[in-house]
Amino acid sequence: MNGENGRGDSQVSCGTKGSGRSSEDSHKHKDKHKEKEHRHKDHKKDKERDKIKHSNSEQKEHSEKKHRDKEKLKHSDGSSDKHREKHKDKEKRKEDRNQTSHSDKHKKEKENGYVREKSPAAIKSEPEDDNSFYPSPKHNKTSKRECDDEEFEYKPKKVKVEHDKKAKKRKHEYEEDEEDEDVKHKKKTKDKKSSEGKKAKKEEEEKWKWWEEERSTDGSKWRFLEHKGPVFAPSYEPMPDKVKFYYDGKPMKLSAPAEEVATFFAKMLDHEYTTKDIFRKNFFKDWRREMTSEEKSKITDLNKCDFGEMNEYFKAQSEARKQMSKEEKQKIKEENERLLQEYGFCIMDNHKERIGNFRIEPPGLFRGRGDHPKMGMLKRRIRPEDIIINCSKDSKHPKPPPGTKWKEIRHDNKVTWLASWTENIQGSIKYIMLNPSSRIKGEKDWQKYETARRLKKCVDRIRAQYREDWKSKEMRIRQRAVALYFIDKLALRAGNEKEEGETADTVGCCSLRVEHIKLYPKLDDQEYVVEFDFLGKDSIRYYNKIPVEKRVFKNLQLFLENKQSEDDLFDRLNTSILNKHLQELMDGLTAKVFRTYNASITLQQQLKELSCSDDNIPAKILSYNRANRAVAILCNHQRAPPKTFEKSMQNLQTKIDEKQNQLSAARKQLKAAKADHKASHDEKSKKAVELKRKAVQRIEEQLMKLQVQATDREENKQIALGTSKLNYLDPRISVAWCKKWGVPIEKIYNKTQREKFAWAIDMAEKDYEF
DNA sequence: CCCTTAACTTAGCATGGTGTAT
DNA sequence: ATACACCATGCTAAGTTAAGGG
Repeated sequence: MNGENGRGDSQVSCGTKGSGRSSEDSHKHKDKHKEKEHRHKDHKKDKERDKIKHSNSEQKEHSEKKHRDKEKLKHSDGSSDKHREKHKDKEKRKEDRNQTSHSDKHKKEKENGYVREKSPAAIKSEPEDDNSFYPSPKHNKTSKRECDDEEFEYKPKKVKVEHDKKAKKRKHEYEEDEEDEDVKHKKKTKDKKSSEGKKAKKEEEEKWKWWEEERSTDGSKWRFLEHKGPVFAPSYEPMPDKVKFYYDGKPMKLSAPAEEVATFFAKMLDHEYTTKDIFRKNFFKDWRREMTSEEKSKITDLNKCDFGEMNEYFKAQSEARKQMSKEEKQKIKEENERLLQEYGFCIMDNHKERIGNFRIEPPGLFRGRGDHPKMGMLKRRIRPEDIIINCSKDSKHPKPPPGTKWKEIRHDNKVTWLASWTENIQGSIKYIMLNPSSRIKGEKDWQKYETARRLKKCVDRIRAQYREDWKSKEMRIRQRAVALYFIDKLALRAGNEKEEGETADTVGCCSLRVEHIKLYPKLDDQEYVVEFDFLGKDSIRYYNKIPVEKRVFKNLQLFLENKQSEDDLFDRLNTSILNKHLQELMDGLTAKVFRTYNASITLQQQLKELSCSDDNIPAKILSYNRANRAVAILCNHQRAPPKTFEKSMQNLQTKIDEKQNQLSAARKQLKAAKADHKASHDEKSKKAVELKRKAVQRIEEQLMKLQVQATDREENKQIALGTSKLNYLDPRISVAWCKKWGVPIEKIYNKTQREKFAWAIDMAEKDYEF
């Protein structure tokens, strides 16, 4: 069923990253990413690619007719100033009108293909309502449209029962919450009896199936919210006097504020960050700001600063921490647990929910990723006065630490955060929000996958359209169409514009520059190859060579005309334009939905392809990991090879060799036993043969397991599976797969992941189709 | 509009606890 | 019991997107 919608995996083969420096010249920022370099090992990748590569066939190109209107498409002049071009677009709007016949057609398609006709069935058009996918018993009972079942996997009976139970429970809890909270808390933490009660309640909470409840439709995120506020970073503890800081070779006692900032630097001394010019410059500037005027006049050169002793001190400290006795460690653990119990949860709409990050980020030196212009700047300490608290009016408001106040307390139930503050490096806002296992996050996650599944239903239509748009007379339409093709085929990110000089220079699809692609009319045995080489999110390099359709290729050539290498490839496109267009194609469609969709559909396809019924469990898991890996490659989820990789690989190999020896020994014994049996034909020897046979079998299995493990690890060397598992793969696919093949879910999801995906684990059956 | 910003998701890395082998 | 590898977890940076305001 999904087959026709998938794209024959062509995208899977594309995520390969190439080797190191070859294409570096095209990189403005080449030298700055040394630390990432080691990732770009390719023979490994080639192997990987071969494994999951499939016919990379594009549909046959129709012979491209010469477009007579090429003139129109030409860049007006050498300029690539986006804004100027944009004005031209405005002028062109008249032309757009011509296009309306075009877009009208699309609208109609839209109605037929996906947006159901509203009038006939008198059913509220669900896809237009974002909340529509939530099970609504009424609907499902009366309206039996295919899509309902498909979208909801709805099991009316079960839900009904649960609902009733739920209702009772909710009432119960509600009554409980009516009690004086204060009294309750005290009671619970004090005596044992009530702590049991607490446990019971907790268990109840853990079973809460929010996914079987209806969701609010008015845009509010909650009705009641109570929490204790954030936990602040521990205050600064001055250095012992014996630990000295030296300036120009002479010991110097620093004022507390200056000393604190100095310790941040001292702690990082053996990180290569501290050798970078920008880092040092930024640090020094910010550090001086914390100094007394006296210090400021003395300390004028960072190179004359010696943080060595401080650095040693911290190393000793962490060593001491490791050496702590069990009891001490236990004590710390308990303290952490207490903090978690007190501050790690909130009450949201009658349920106790886990908070994601209840600790405020401690001060320190900012470490951006990649080549960040602000690296080394001081991330200042956050005080209560910086914090905005969000909670219910009728809740017990969190108390600020004695002698302080909050910046503000607000009661905004249109947002999900409990507290926020503005960070001083980028001026962006940081939030305290709930854990992924919470209702509020889970619903959103579920919704994300439902949107992706809706895309599945209309992706053919959308693809047909962008292919059509490659021929448009309008430059902006063509650019949009080619960009969308990349986003779809290569799972590129949208690519917002970024303020230059404020962040690392990274790009996504819409912000690709001329320097990031190379065109090869012919490369080896392939035609129309595009080579991508750019730094994406987190300054992770994306390197890929892929053959594209001729028309795309020609368009790219056109886009490149008269441009400099630092000019935008899609000078008439940005994420806002693209997303507006996507919104018109499907309700809720944005660029990132393609990533979710393609990731999930790829997993499903790969699982189908790779799973083999007579595999044992480890082999099945290997298949799963391979499917997962295909997605990670598609999404370019890389990691630095683990530091201990080589060594642990060696260890594993040793184990394998040992096993092999064991095996041949066991085989010999088996042979001997057989011979023995042949000679004597007695019961005893027969039993011995059986015994030996079993032993051989067991060892074979163990060997197999080890080999599988080795393969898996090798293939995973620089690929991170976690990100896609956590963010892109509809968990119901995995759950269904586990059920189908009898693989315990614990083999696929760890505890945290099971908590996050509880909804999927509960609702997906073995026949679930994404 | 067009730009800014709030809100929320996605991302890789450090680290420290845990489980396993010795 | 100890050492060590591994993995879960926390952390926080860096994206995307929609909405709001000038």
